[in-house]
Amino acid sequence: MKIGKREVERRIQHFQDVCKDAGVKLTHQRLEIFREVAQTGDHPDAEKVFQGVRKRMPTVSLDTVYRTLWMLNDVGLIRTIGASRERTRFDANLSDHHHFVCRKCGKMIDFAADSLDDLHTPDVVNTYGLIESTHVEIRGVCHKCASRQ
Amino acid sequence: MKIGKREVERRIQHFQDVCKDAGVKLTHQRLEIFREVAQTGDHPDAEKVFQGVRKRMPTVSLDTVYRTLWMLNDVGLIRTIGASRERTRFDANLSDHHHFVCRKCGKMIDFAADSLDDLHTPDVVNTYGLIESTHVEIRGVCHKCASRQ
DNA sequence: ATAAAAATGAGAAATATCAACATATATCAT
DNA sequence: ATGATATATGTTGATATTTCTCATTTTTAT
Repeated sequence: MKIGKREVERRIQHFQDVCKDAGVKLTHQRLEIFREVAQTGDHPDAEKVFQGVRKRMPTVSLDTVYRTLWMLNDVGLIRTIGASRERTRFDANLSDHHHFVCRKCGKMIDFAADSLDDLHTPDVVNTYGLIESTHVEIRGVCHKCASRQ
Repeated sequence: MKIGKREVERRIQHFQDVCKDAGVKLTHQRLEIFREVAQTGDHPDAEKVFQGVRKRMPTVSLDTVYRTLWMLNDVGLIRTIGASRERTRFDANLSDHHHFVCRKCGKMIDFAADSLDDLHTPDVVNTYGLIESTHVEIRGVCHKCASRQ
């Protein structure tokens, strides 16, 4: 999936505004790294982003890609998929429960909610595979991180 | 959060049944590793599980912990939180969309679904932090992995 | 244009995860 | 219970991923 040119421009404009507000400097590297993520419909990992940016900016370093991606995550311009800044974690509780995840520190809190337990899954998902479980992930910033601003 | 003794026993019984069905051998190590995950309400990583099991079984190896956790995941006794068997991935699409994730290969498919876009979030979650987004993660086994049985 | 603050690149280091193989153990048929 | 067989374990080493340090460069505000 590729994102339309118009939409990419819109995202980049937004990116520039947010950088200014957050007081982070607008460098070539950051712009190109953000562009790379913004124009992809996929969910690239750092290495993939690095490869893409490198074509247009051969001197960029992998470390800058990492730093920039986490910075973009911190200011809320992109988000991570899955465990944030942590290693793989395991859970033996297979019954219905849901998660609140802090975007800053990765802290995860379980909660139960009957209203979220029996969601209607769209038919199209059945064409992807056999469904085993459904759960809701709520993302945001935990109080501790919010107050440490 | 600690899990009740009764519930842990129930999970272990289930573990033994599933191992038998799946034709995997029931070893001390596996039992202790499963017990460790089953009695924790947290979402431990492999290292954490290793530390816990080690207290009761000092000779266990970290690698066995890894192998066992993935085995337990493969037979569906536990699940991973977040990206399965992959590196951190990033997404610039902050608008509403949801994910189907294959438990075996980690493949992730985006889908849109109006019916899932405006879920009612329980009040308790507001006490955890500031909510920014909500999305649904549907887990299962993709067709490719299912047919490769 | 200049100074101050922040970002970058390069390479090294730390961390996490996985693989190979020789040895040990569980399971199953007897 | 016993022994054969397939599978699991521990050890060690390799690989992959992510972060750190610091000298240099770039951006931003003046």
